[in-house]
Amino acid sequence: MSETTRPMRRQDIRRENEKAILLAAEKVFAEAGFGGATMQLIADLAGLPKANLHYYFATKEELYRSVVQNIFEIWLQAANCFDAARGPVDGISAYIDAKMEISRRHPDGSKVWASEVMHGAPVLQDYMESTLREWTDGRVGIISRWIEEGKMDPVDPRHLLYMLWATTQHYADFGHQIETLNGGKSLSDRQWREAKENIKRVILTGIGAQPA
Amino acid sequence: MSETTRPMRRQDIRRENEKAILLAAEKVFAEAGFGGATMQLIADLAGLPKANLHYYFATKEELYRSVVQNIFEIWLQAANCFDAARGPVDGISAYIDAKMEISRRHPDGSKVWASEVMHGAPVLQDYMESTLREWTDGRVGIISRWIEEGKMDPVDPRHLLYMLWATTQHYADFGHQIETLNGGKSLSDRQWREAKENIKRVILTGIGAQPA
DNA sequence: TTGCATCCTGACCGTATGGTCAGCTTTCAG
DNA sequence: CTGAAAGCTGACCATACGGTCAGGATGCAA
Repeated sequence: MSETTRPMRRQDIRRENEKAILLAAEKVFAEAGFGGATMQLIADLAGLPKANLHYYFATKEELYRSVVQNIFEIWLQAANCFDAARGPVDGISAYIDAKMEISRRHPDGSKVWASEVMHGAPVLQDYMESTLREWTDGRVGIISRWIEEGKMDPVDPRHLLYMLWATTQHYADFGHQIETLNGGKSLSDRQWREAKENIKRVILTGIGAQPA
Repeated sequence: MSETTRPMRRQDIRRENEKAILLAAEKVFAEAGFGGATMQLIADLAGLPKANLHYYFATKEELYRSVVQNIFEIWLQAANCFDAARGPVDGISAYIDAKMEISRRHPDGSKVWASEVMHGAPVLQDYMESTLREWTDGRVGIISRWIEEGKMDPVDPRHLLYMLWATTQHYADFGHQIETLNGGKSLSDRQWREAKENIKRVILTGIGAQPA
């Protein structure tokens, strides 16, 4: 089976194990929350003995912190879509696409992030007060300029951002509810596309930035 | 201090203690999640010895279930706003107002609900498959009729509902993030009003149901 | 007043969990 | 080839947690 040659250099071992642990941890933290997650469960899912987890991540908190920071990185990457854009139609469309893709591809990460924020961001508080705040202020500036330039209606930029975050993140965090209401089946490719289109259309129309 | 006459009839005792416990539990479950919450913490917050909690609620699961069901009741009540409405402007406006009021007045409840759904709705699964599904199907019907009658653009009713849930719930679940971005202060009356107005305006405009 | 049901609680218990550690195996530079 | 560093792990520990229970206090109907 997987008993092919396994020389494996030290570096590779470290990288692969950390990756496996982080992936397992993300899933378990997402499903059970920080308090409900156990190192044993994560270890089992990662296919490693529990003691080995503590070799790579000294404490549960440290492991959790790594998971959360990973998500934050992904989150920030998607945020760049805004910058390259010439106007609200391009920028917001791209941002919605990117965030919906995250909701679809990294639902566990999204849930961990949501959980972290809901519990008062014990780990990410400093990031939120620095990186997130700066990013937000920057985008508020961009949106304000679009408004000044008459490219969209005068909508409060912050509430618009919250709306974008909320609507896109919802498909990950409340994915179970959506699935249940979808007859117990996860959304198809087509349904995901429709979701994106609907969100884009309603919001872009709603802020007076006609898509066509 | 509170050592005024305390005859307290049995009925009252029971009612008041259950109320205090449920309130404390809601807060602790919201802040720490099910797994992170401890009966001791809830007991302390409710001002009762831990053993007394188990007199009223046999297990942690039972207490949690009660909390979650309470939220669901409130949630369903707000849902009625839809029925009395003549068209999308009235209906959706009222619904947004109601749900934003819940986010503001019961943030803990909202968080517990979100947490429950995020973790796969272990307690509420049956409710979601019956009550919630029925409610949703009903509202989908109403919205579809509005579309047929030309009162709004042809937007997928389900995705519209998700959008309403997402945007309003966001102000509770991600309240901490919003506060942080608001300079660490909770939203003022005015800001809450602006939030509501923004959401209503964008969505109602976005679906082609002009507010004026 | 009496008897009983309800209410209350300190002390206790079994278990699960995060974390430790001594000692093993494997990689790899020199 | 060799030794040291990195990687690995079964067995173990202390603690915290959910839950129990015997027995005391209190409201209340008769």
